[in-house]
Amino acid sequence: MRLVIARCTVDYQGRLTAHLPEAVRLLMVKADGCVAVHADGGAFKPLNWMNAPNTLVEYPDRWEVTSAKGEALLITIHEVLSEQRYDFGDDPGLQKDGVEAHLQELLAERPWALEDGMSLVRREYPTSLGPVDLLCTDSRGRAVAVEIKRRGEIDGVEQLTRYRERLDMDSRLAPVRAMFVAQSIAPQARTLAESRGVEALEVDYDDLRQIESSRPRLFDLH
Amino acid sequence: MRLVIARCTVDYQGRLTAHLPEAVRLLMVKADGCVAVHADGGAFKPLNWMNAPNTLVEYPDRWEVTSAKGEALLITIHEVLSEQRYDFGDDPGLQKDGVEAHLQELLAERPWALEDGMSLVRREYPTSLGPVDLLCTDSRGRAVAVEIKRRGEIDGVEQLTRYRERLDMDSRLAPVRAMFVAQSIAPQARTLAESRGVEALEVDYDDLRQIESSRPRLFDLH
DNA sequence: GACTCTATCTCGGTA
DNA sequence: TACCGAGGTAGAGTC
Repeated sequence: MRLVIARCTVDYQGRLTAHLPEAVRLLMVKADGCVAVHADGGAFKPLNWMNAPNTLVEYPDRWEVTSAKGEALLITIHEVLSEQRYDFGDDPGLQKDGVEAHLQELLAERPWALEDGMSLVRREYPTSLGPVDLLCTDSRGRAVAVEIKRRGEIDGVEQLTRYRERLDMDSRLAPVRAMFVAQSIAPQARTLAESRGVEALEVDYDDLRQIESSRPRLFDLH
Repeated sequence: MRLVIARCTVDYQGRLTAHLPEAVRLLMVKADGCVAVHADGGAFKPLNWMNAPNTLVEYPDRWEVTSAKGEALLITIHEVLSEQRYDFGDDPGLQKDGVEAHLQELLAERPWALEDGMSLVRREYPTSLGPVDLLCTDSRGRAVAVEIKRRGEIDGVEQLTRYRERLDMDSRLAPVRAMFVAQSIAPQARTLAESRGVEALEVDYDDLRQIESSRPRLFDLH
């Protein structure tokens, strides 16, 4: 990690064209070679950056960072105010919990939590417009397309409607039920779901974990 | 700007739950109060962060950053390796060029680039669901709703479909044609467009600039 | 404040 | 590699 504080001017040409007038900024060069130009505000996003892999060529008065894709970042350095290097070593990386994937996993193992008698056909069931999160069958053997979101918004209902449309083209599945499942469902999404004949269901993440899984463990390790 | 290099452990609880095992990282605190935890790699995005406004309380062995929305970032500091503060002063901000707005501008001045005989009614034509990028009329006088993207994906087709639905409610405009225009259009977006009766058109930014504008200049400055 | 939409989106998974 | 979807999306603009 290399941290340089400098009065600089920055120009980027690549996916767009951007210019930064002269000011004091932080130049951050990470071990993987990526370069970021930070102002002292405006949240965590840098003003300008160049991802790895790239080539950084340093001159006394400027840095030229170029990538194979034809992007170029030119940092004109008017004055260096501070410079620092540090070796961090490897980072063990971020562990996340509570995202959509976990919710999908929980429901795939407990389809009866959605409705009595529900059973799983397949996770990520493919259609020509993308995969349905879960394809299930209800107690009467009717196909049910399930779309899972952390937060249920209008986009998700649109997505599920598209999938149902495609699945209904398959005579072995039609007519397909559609079930929109989320930890919380926005009022607008609920309204749209209703008008589309899509069932909307809120589930609680912690409650779900209490419900018996289809793969019970002898020793429930915590 | 405050830059601290420290061996630390990080826990975030809020929109999700995340944990970072002990390692050396950069802690960046900006003048607006936002806090970011950077590893020495992985592009410009921090591993963890907390946006302003928030409250940072420092103890000898840990930082507690909390927000009004109930998010909490706990940074346990095992060892401080370096600390630095610097006052940057104001930043004049970024100037951008070549984003979607420019593509829209180019097409608004050259609607015939979309189709022979096309003419512009209005940019950002309002509907109750948001503005349509361009409303045009074709050579037969039929209304055409145009949605412009840099990259055409499935969401954009949905967006345009919603607008057309609204515009079709206006008897002076109906039936409205829908035209999805982008520098590149994803296969799935094309599939959806087709099934929705939406025309899909790829345009080249540089070619467009070559086409005569409706506001020709006497002196074409470069 | 709520809603909408863009983004050099980033990032991860998958065919 | 390209494509596709999620994101603690963030951030800007509008109403």
